[in-house]
Amino acid sequence: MSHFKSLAQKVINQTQLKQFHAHLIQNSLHHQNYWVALLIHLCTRFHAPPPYAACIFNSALQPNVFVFTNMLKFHSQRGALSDVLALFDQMQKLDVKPDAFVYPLLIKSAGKAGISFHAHLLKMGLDCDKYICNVIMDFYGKYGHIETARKLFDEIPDKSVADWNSIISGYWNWGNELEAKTLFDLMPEKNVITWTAMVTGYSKMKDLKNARMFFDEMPERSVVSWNAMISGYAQNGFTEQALSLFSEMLSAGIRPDETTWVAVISSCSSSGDPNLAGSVVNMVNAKGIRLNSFVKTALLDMYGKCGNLDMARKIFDELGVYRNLVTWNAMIAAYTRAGDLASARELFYQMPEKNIISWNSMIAGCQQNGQSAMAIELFKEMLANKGLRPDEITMVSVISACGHLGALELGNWVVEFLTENQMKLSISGYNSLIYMYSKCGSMGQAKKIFQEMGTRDVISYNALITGFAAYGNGIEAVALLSKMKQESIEPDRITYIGILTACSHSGSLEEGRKVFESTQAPDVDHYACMVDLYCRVGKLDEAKRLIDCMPMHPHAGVYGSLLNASRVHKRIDLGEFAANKLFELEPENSGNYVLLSNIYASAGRWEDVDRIRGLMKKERVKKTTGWSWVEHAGKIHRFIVGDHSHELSLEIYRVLRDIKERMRNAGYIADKSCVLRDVEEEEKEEMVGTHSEKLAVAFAILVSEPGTIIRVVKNLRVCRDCHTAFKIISELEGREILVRDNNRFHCFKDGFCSCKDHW
DNA sequence: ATAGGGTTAG
Repeated sequence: MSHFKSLAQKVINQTQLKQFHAHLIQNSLHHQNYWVALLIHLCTRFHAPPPYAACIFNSALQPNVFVFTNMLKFHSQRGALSDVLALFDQMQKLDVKPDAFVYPLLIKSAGKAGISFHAHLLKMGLDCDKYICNVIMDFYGKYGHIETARKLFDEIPDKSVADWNSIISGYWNWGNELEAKTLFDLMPEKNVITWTAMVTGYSKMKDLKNARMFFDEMPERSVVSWNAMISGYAQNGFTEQALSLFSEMLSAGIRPDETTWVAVISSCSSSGDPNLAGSVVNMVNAKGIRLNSFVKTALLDMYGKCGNLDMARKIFDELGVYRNLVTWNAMIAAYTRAGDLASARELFYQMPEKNIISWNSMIAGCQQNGQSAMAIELFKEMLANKGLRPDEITMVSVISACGHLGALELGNWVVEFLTENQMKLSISGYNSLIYMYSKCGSMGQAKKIFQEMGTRDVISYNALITGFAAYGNGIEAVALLSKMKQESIEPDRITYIGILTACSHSGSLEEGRKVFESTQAPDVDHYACMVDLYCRVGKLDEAKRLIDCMPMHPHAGVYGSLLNASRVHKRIDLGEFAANKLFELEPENSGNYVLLSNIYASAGRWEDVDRIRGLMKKERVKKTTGWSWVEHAGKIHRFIVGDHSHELSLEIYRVLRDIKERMRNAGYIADKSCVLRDVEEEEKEEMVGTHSEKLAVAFAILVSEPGTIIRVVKNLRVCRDCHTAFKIISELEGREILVRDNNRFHCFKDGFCSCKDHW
């Protein structure tokens, strides 16, 4: 007997557990309740697979209350409520009387699923037991009503330290700092658990100062106390403090456990530093630490955040049945972060259950990878899925998706949804609204949200400034720059890009030059804005001079501005210079070849036009596909050049023919048919077909109410041809047409366009 | 036996 007992004590992992089990079978001891209970206890400690534990359980001939209790513990630790309840059922059927040891387990497991055993226990007269009473109170503090917990607490005649600790944790759970602190001060005797609960409580309130104060003042510390403080730092983004406290812990001679490693690993993940991650992995390997599923999931996440998808997936596959919801979510996030939406979606639809984080990861993942329409589809799918409510994080992604698509209708619906569901927004929520309205060209609404906000940050300002910049409203943008300085919010590089873009779009040379000179350490994008500004006001030689003295390598955007301006001002020399640079930097971009060829064409240099065309063929330049889209009745309708695939295609072309006819009648010369390119004309002039933005506008004319603003988004630059067409259409139709391209708005009204581009 | 620490989404 004592021989086996000492063997049992030496078991430290699953392999040794199996050896010990085999040893018992050899000696035919594996039917005895004592050993069965002990084996199940070891299964719990070493996270053995449930079928293995069940097999041990079933070898008991007549399981007694100890066997049942340990098996309940096993299932309870796994959080398998249905198994816990089934076992409790079996227990009653076999007439094994549950004792006071069983109930706390039941209450805890059921509590997580929101089931209360209180009534049942009252009936059994067990509510007087001090342990059961404590667990019931704890249950109410965690999952039910803290007031009920308090009532029970007040009725306890001689309160134990555990009772005090339960009620204090309960208050922290509900964020009631005041009551938690009051009870802490009233407590006659405190132990290490009380102090640790205070550290965790303050950490959860993001009050790391007080958390650390309690940590420093506690009379004794356990490994749990250290973990609480390190995790507190880790969860609030204080990576350095977490790691330095960890090394302090090591110097204090405290042995880190798995939870310590989870906190340390997650700290390194948020830093995203592969070197730091590597050194942690080395440490973990060197110490030969047993890795439970929490540690493995934390490692998975760390690899995902450092861009090592293969290692992340390897851990995911190895975890097998030990994967939980968090593991799945971490893996999905790793894929979306790497831009692999296909793999992310595959896992998303495979996972056994989803929570709000799963949905948010997927929705935000789509949005960040340019799949805004898919993000919105997923959001609708989520709403159809009863039982899960979106939260602010969901809404921020969806609102941003609306902004990206210019889907104002949908955006307004989302805002209504927020009010109806009484969802409170934080700064980032408001910021996403400003971004959305700015991207939809509703600067009035964007400004209104901005003004309604109690506190604003640099992102709020940037969103609004970028909006005004796209609109070409330099005055408002520059005014916001001084306003933010008044509010002592420090502008960042994005702010300056916005201001310079606004100056460029509004042609404010002097203002822009002043802003550029005041920019601290301007980077390549700031130079690009300034070059663009010189180009737009026609000072091409100054633009070239600025390019020549840039302290860094110019990117394609810089030469792009110059090339475009060279075409407008018919400067062959600068056009050739810019185009040659661009052919090196982005040889696949067809637009550059077309622009240069147009410059030659306008100068009548036809042999050069042919040369460029030949170059395009030789370089096998792909045509850049530009999409245009327009929102109608909650749907996004997409068009590509020469598109005939839309269900209303015939009517769309009829609208265009109709407009063309009216143009002729109104005396416009429909040269090259700026509204419609017929199939015959396409063939004749080697054209691909009618521009996508014209199709989108025609669709909008067809389906929307007369007099309403037409909003179209184009993912490339709006060309001169369309520009002319939309001016005329706005006059003929008596409608406002708002086209958003790459980075700016063209607002057509009564035959004019708001933007000051020269063509 | 009851009370304290853990991984995921913006």
